[in-house]
Amino acid sequence: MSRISESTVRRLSHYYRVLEEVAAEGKRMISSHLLAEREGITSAQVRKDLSYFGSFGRRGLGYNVEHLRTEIRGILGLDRRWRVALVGAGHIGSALLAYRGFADQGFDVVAVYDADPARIGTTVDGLVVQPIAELSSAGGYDIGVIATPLRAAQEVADALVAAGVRGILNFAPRKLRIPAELALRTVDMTMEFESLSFALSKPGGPRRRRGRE
Amino acid sequence: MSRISESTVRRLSHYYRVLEEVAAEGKRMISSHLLAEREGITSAQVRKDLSYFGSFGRRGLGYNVEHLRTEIRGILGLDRRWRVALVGAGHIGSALLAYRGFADQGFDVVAVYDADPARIGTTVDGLVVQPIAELSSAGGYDIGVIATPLRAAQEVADALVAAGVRGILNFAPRKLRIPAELALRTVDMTMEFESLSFALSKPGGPRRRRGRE
DNA sequence: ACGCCTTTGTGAAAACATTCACCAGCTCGG
DNA sequence: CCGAGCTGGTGAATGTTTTCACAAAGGCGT
Repeated sequence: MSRISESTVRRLSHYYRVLEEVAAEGKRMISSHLLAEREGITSAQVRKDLSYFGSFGRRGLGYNVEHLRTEIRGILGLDRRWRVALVGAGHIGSALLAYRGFADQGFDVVAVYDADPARIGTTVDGLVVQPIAELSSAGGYDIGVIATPLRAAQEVADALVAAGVRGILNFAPRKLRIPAELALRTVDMTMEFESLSFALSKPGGPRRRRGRE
Repeated sequence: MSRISESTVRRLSHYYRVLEEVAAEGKRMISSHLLAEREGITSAQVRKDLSYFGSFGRRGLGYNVEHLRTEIRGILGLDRRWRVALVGAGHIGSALLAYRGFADQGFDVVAVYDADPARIGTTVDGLVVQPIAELSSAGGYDIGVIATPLRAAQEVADALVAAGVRGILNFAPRKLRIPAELALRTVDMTMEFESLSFALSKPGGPRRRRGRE
């Protein structure tokens, strides 16, 4: 197994979601063609993506929904639970906490930190907000989520690294500097808006393209 | 000018952000190398991205910060204002409204809709929440933002299309079907978590790759 | 004016990702 | 058992994006 592209991983997430739907509909098998149709991609892409990890289908039949779901769950690492520390109990942080979908996928937010003295000690969604200085490796966190204002982001990232997280999900619109052995994903909503703005500004209007969408 | 890739547009957003910082620091000129350094990409990438739109630099000197900023603003369509309709006044919707950064870039949320009768008529960040049935082309919206629960997303998308928006920003983790002449961007936080999970599960730990990050 | 240093813009090459096209394996009906 | 009809896996071809590498252009000191 050489190197898996980020695009492939993102599509696996999508397949996983589709498989949940399909399972709920009571289907036992699904073909790469049907799986692709729901995503607006080609069936060859689906088969190629899956082939990086093994042979999960049966020729003439397609993929067993339950089996493929289990396989993808394993590939994505969703067959275990992840301890998540959330930093920033503002609007975005609260929204994340309130969304139960993450816990369903194995992501347990087990601690919340904030810099604002007014928020420390308050309870958000069952968790007591702690000062950022309390952040330490004692928490045993796998993943840190940065939902702070822009100016605090790098500092918080450093603190999370020091606390031993292995991955960071960053909602601040800034490039963070962290050691290469950590994983970093950034969700930049401003960028999404600007990407839309660009698409709408172009003469002739938007045309669907092949990138992530 | 052939076709601009989504990656290039996303990087332009980044450059724009960096230019703001650099301008605030009082610098007049910046080289592609310096611009690249802050993003963790190569200087050739920066020059190539910009070259799709023109020649904005001066050999031996680099780019004039103010000038390049103005150019990128024009390219991204940030030199005008966009009327945005927000659907869903829950956690994510409120978080978006509270974040003033969007208005700064020209995105004005001018109306809020929700399906929940309990929320209709309440005021969120100065806007009165209206029932989704009121959504119509009379609003003159350019962009619609979907911040509803998953199950309502497609229905809301249809309503936004009917109301004449030209672009949709979707926060629901589902593929939406909309006419090809509209632009669609999806922010799927579950996918970001899963992508992290995958990276952390791989034997040998994560290694920085060339994709988006 | 000249040489030296810096930096852009850009073809060409390399790396990477997607699609094509076809073989192989499976079911089903007869 | 055989043929028809699907469907997965995969090497090869195609398409796209990134990186390389270098000519051209500008500033500066002398």
